[in-house]
Amino acid sequence: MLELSVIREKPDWVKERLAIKNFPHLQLVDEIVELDKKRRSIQKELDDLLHKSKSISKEIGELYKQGKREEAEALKQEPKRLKEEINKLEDNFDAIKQEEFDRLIKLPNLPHSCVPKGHLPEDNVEVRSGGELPQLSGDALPHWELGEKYNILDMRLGSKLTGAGFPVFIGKGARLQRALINFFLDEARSAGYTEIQPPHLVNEKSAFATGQLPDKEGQMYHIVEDKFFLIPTAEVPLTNIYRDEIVSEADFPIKVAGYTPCFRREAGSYGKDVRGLNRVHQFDKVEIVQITHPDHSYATLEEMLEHVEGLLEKLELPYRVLRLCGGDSTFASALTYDLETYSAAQKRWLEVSSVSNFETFQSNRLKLRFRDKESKKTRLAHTLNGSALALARIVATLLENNQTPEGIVIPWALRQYTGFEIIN
RNA sequence: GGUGAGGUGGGUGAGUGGCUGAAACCACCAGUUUGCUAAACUGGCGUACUCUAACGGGUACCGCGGGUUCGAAUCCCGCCCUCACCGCCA
Repeated sequence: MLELSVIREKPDWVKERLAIKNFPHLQLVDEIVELDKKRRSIQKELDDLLHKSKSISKEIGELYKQGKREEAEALKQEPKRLKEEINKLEDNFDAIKQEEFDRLIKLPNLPHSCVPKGHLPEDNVEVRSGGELPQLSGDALPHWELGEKYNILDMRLGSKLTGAGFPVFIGKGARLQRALINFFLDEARSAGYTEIQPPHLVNEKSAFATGQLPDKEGQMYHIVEDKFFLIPTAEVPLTNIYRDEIVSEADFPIKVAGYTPCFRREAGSYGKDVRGLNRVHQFDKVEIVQITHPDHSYATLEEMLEHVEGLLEKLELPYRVLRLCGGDSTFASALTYDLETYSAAQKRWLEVSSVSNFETFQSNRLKLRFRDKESKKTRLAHTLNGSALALARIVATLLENNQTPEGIVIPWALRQYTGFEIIN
């Protein structure tokens, strides 16, 4: 959620920035400015009335104490009359506040100044790349066929148990998953993150605070009976740990990491994009989250990006780093880097990580603040997160790129975790 | 799931209708004292919205939401959560 003060002070600039994200409803900004003005004038009026009513009540109390019953009784009429006025004004105030809020939550975050305009994946900027694209022979198999061939991945079984898009990993496939999770968690710990095991279901407040609600409601699985949501990413519980907190500046940077399965409905996806592990309803992911001082968040973003790149290098996977254009970056982020690996049998890039700085967009909803040393006032902290890494697609790339006539070769860094060197 | 007790500021905890945005203590911050540290003493110390050029005001908030009343932390209703015991149970 954007900060009201920014909209109030620089509405034109806000609109300019929103245009880069191709946000079509720029009139919302003007409407908010108007509503805000109205809201504040009503609040002044309301506060004055409340003040009047309150002081009369105090007076009545005084009179009773002095034994002046009749005078007290006589005074009771005035606050009673004021109350009607106050109630009306309050209704009005609440309605306007609600209208303002409804508009405010529709505005996406403002993109950072380096975010390119655009709305197509082609408009994303390749920042750098790493690793060598593997040369596979013509009869190289896509990962879903490899999964079947070596009996390590069964999509059809998942359909039987649950539905399409719920993979089942078997034998060395399952062990590979577990190895990757452990590897990623160990790497995160070495990088200074505290490991957390959060709940996999969250309540509405949490889903709202990180921006999943109301924007992406349709993308989450919903437990209707208890009003819980299955998490689409560990970002939600990990960041919400700090909801309604005023942290100490000395605690920065706060670094937490956690492994969770992620559940996504992926409504509207179809075709070859969703084959095998390319797009599934449940996948495993290790997420890293940092909470920092606003002055340092962009340095932190680079640090997190480097961490994820390091993982891909250790896994010997070819990758590229994209700076997302305005139209392609998410609702809540100010700047996002996507990392993609090249899946050589499919001959396509797969997104395996997304590293974002949300600046104060999430913390404003979270009410996550810190006390500024100099001004002694509370300020919103910056939140960041990144996948480090998302498993399903990593596995897809790994299987495809490392296939040999003898079997699928496990990268060196993973062997101490898998306990085997080859899947055959 | 059942029954009972309870939810007050960073912490402990007082407060059953007005003088309570909230005692006291602890923690914390600033200062005095001190060779240093400690102790002692003095002062300060919630959040949000809002008015003001500023000084300084106003309003709301005692788990959340409603109600009664001139007036609610305090009374009433609903919900949430915590603890204890019982039941069930990986």
